[in-house]
Amino acid sequence: MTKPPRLRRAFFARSVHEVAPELIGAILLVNGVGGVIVEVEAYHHTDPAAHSYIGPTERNAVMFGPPGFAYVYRSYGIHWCLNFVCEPDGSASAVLIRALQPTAGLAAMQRRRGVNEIRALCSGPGKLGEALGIDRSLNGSALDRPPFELRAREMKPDIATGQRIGISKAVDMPWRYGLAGSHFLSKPFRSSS
DNA sequence: TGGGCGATTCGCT
DNA sequence: GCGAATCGCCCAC
Repeated sequence: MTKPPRLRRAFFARSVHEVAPELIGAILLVNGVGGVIVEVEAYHHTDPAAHSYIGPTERNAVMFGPPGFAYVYRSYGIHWCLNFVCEPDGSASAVLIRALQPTAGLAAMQRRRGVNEIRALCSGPGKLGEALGIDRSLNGSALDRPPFELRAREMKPDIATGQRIGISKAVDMPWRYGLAGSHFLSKPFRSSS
């Protein structure tokens, strides 16, 4: 059986609102551990909720670089969250990876997370970061080579959209995308579309 | 240089 | 449902 093609830089060099829904159903592995992307959120540089909105800083510098790289940041001083930088160089837009359906390296994820229930391994950006061993060392890493392995989806899934979670600005923008009906989301979608 | 706050999670009520 | 944990980032002082 042939693997689907790797997602390369050209895939990410488009509008974050095109890329985000197309990531649903794709495979994300870090050192061989991961699964199917079932939930993401889009953050555009003109969006007050985006880290890049205030302009370039030391933390968000990767967002201002070329597409196809990982932007990793610390959330609430506790969790590591993983983003994919999109759009042309300098657009400072990214997709936050919020949830996976775990399929590879289950034992490693269970050990890192300290829980056994599959649904609890990657059902949120912080959990996903812990399960995949994400940390600052991956900030700025290319997504088309190790330790990352990203594979295109093989079929177009049914996509749900809704409001983003945990933000205080631009809360009404429906830029959360998910696999409709998935049991591995961080939270259910109010309605699928 | 310090205070406030955050793209979260978990445990307790 | 609510609040603590926990700390780096950012901006005002």
